[in-house]
Amino acid sequence: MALHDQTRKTASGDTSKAGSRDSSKAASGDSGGIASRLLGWYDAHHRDLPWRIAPRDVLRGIRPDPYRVWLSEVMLQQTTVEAVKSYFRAFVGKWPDVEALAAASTEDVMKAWAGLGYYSRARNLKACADLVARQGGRFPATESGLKELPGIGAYTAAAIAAIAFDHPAAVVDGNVERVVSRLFSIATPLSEAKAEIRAFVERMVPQARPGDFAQAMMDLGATICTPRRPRCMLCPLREDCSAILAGDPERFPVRLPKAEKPLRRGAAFVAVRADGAILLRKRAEKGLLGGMTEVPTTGWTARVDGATTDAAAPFPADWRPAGRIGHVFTHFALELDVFKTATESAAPAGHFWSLAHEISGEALPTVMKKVIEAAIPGATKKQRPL
DNA sequence: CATCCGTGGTC
DNA sequence: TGACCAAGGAT
Repeated sequence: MALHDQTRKTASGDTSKAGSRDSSKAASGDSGGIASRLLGWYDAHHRDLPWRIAPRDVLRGIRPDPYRVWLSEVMLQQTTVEAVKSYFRAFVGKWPDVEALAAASTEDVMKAWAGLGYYSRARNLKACADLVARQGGRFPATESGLKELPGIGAYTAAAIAAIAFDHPAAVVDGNVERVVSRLFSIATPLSEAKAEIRAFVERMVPQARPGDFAQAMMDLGATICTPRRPRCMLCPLREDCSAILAGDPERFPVRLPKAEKPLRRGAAFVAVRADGAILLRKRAEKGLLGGMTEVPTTGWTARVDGATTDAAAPFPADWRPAGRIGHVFTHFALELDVFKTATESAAPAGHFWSLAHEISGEALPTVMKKVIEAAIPGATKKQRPL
């Protein structure tokens, strides 16, 4: 494609030069200058993160462990840094390398992932570890090789290639989309602007320190060029930014209106034994909360009345109302009426009793922890009050 | 290409 | 306080 077709006016009023990314570094507002300014900012203001090698150490030739880069990038897919930190530490503590993770059971991986969301990531993580371990424990060093692995898409492949293997890959995530759409005042709605944004990033990526450049773009988006109320006065690229010149950085990126979330309802049943054990079952491997553990529930569109409750309970019992919980998923909201009963029955087919001290370690998604907490406060906490 | 897939923090 | 949205991938 012709690069000169992608030129844009910049904040400083000049026009980006057509040509390769290492050309024309002296001109104000050109892509090479942007990378230089960004890296200078990153050296001074980068975040210290458990999976990251500090830029001073990268410059000394220290490379991050591809296993840790991969693990962190998968965890960070659509997930905030703060939410990931404790999970990352727990995972590398339990499974310090890819061979250790490959030796773990999928069930243990799901349990360790519980609460982080998007549970297909955990299943793909384990499948990917198995493949890599079988190939000698080394991750592919190229984007195309990485992208063939389960759970690794365009973004993650580029991120691993750049951060772990120092390849000048174009790393485009939500942060980068926001930064670039503001830098160049891209008015195209985000869903249609992906290719255009990628083309800008490809021009900006420096041959030197591509991994730090990628992380710098993401740090900038996370700490300065934030979705709301960006801190433009602190931005190392404020002189390059077309959106600042236009006066309203928050206008970018342009997003299409979101679909409304329907409300689904259902009932959940918490059967508890005198010793504190709770009746659980495993969900189907695929689909919503795939492979995770749950208490028995009705379908999540069912009317909640006496007839539905009796028919859908795991067994007939003296089910007593124990409150209602709400939970919002990506594409629908859910309200579950919680019922509770005391019983000493054997577990019905497909169900099992989870002992009181084991409940906190089960692969329970957050919605199910809410259900259990509604019926038995403290039951899902690690230190359960007696 | 649209839809499905969680959760918690932010303002 | 509820709407927004985060280091996306699979189908």
